[in-house]
Amino acid sequence: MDKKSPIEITLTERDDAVTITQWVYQTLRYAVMNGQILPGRALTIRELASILDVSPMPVREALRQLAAENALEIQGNRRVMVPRMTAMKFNELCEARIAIESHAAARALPYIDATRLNQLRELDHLIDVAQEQGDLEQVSILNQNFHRALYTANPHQVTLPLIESLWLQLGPFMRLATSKLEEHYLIDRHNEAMSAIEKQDAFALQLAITADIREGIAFAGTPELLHSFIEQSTHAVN
Amino acid sequence: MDKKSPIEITLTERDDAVTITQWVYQTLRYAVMNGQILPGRALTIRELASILDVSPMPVREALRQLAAENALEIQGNRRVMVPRMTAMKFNELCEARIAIESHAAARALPYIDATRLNQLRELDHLIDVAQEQGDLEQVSILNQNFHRALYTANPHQVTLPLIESLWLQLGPFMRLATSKLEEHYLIDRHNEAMSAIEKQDAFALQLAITADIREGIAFAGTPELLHSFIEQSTHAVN
DNA sequence: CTTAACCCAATGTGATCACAAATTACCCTT
DNA sequence: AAGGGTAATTTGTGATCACATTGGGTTAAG
Repeated sequence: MDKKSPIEITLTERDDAVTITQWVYQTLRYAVMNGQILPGRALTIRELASILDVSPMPVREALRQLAAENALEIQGNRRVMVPRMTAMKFNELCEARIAIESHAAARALPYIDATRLNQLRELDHLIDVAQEQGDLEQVSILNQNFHRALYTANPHQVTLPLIESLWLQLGPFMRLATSKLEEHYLIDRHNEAMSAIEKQDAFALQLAITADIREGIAFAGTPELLHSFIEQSTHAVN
Repeated sequence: MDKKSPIEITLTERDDAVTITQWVYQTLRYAVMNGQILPGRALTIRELASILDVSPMPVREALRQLAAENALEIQGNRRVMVPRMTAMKFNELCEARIAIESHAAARALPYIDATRLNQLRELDHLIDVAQEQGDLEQVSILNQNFHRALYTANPHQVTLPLIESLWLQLGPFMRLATSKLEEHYLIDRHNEAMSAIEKQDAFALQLAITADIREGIAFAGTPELLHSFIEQSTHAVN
């Protein structure tokens, strides 16, 4: 059972209010997002079921759902794995994020009220605190919450699921980028975003979001990091 | 078993080379896309399984996959239905289509070679033929193929799954729009798109795609059609 | 006639089983 | 020792079963 590279998955406590399938889904999603499962590593239903100590049934459903969200890839042999990354694909994902998220931000702008603005301010403050403490994982989580809070201001919002899908696909490889993030000082684009919101300036908001995304992955654009993607992908060949 | 409004689903022949789950998925996807299942109509696994003459198991997996693609909605009571539509949501979906598809088109532009261009020309011609014959369903299918062929020219493409998700959500309500389409003469925006491709003019291509999408749904923007959405949605109240 | 409580049918969830396809392991041949 | 072919194991798929929960429908009380 351990001939392949072992899989270490952080197990959260199972809440009885949630179905087993949902718990498995969240657990696997977190594992994928944080790169706990190597890209290219073949996953089997029964192996995951044994690791998570559940029957194969919930694992089947969770895997299918994650595959539908492009977090996992179903090979022709109906085997499942985390998709490998290439430099070009990484670039496409980033550009897609910029296109969709700046659109979502502009669409949310008219709906942002004082309450929402305060919420964004608080998140921005928490990010600053976490950044000073060097808690990069917390920074990453709070940054996602900031973007989510911005886009969901639009009550008729339809793009968040698409955006989350992109986050999921980038997730495993963003860790490499953010791990170098402490070396650089990051300009706080969130402040620019919020002053744009106050002025109801959609274009300035889009520029701020674009800059925020681009800087967050800028370090990943350096040759050495791109190379490490390829290496990590081809390292676990089949 | 027939207290609710009956469901008529077009059944295609089951191919043995394809798993039952995949066949169920394709069948249900087609049914949703073509409005064969009324929005708001509660779906049960066993009912669909009996209609499709399969065991509940493949239906479960197909439903979960469609829900992950936002083609279906899982209510709190863990019941499944086609999401209801509102005028605002419809508008958001259209604007999202424009933002993402024009981006995908611009990203695909550098990769379009002579072969691909000929393929697009042929599809454009077929659309003209179908339009003259008044075969609106065929026009709709070919139009999708045209867009797909354009975006998939980019070998590192990552947005097509997102775009297809939007098509799925708009699908049930586009029929209303296209049913009125014969009354108007449609300017062929595909020709504009292809001349933009020949000139490698990304901005002109984006404009053409935007116009194509906007005109395809323009009739849906008229008050009476928007009203029919709401009516169709609230008509089958639970 | 309205409303609330109770009961039964129906549903989703999850486990187990059966089977065919595919991968792996082993052994024989060259 | 290496390559190919066969056998055994593993795996995904799909069916069936059991159970807790939900929803609907009936009945009785106000």
